[in-house]
Amino acid sequence: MTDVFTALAHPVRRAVLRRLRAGPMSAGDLAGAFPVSKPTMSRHFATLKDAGLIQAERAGTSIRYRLNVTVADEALAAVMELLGRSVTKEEDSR
Amino acid sequence: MTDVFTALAHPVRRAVLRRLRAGPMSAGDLAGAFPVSKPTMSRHFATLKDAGLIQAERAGTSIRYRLNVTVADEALAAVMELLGRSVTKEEDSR
DNA sequence: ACGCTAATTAGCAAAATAACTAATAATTGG
DNA sequence: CCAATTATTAGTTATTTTGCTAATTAGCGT
Repeated sequence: MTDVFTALAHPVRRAVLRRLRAGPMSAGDLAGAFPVSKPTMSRHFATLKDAGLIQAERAGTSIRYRLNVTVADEALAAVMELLGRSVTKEEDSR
Repeated sequence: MTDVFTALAHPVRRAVLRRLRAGPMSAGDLAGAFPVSKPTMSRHFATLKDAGLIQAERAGTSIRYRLNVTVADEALAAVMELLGRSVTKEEDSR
């Protein structure tokens, strides 16, 4: 189980998360958007998945990744607490 | 300029930030709170300082570190945006 | 200036991370 | 079943990170 913070430490992985905010995306399409090899991207996906930040789902021959909103929420809460903000559970986004 | 996310990736550095939320603290006292050598702690401080997350101020023979609230805010905003929250500038902590 | 305390920098070894190419698994279509 | 496509795992290499001990710098009090 990779640490969420470790997963957030790499710029490519953060960019993947930003892409996935717009909706699920296949591993191939996602990989095509970055100037690194597919195996390298595959490992980045594994790190993100291991941290629980994304979820994988097979769709035919390809695999779709989606942002795991639950863990993303927890990660955000962790950072807020770390940096000294109170985490108000209600009226989240306003 | 070390990346803020890189600085957040190590558990000891995160613990240092949590401690500093309570107020400034000397390098020595801070180092004494963790089971690693002082030189190692000194490097962690340098990483945090390099990322702009903490500030150093000499106080006689010792050095006091304090949380840099400004950058901490920016870091939090970055994470919020990364994970898909809108960053509302007003009514910050409520 | 000298000694004492506090902290950092130097220098080194071990471990983790990131990247590549080549090889392997999974699935669909003919 | 075979071939094509998609993605991952294997295996290797280079770089970065972490942590130690030893040495150095900085300030204070005498």
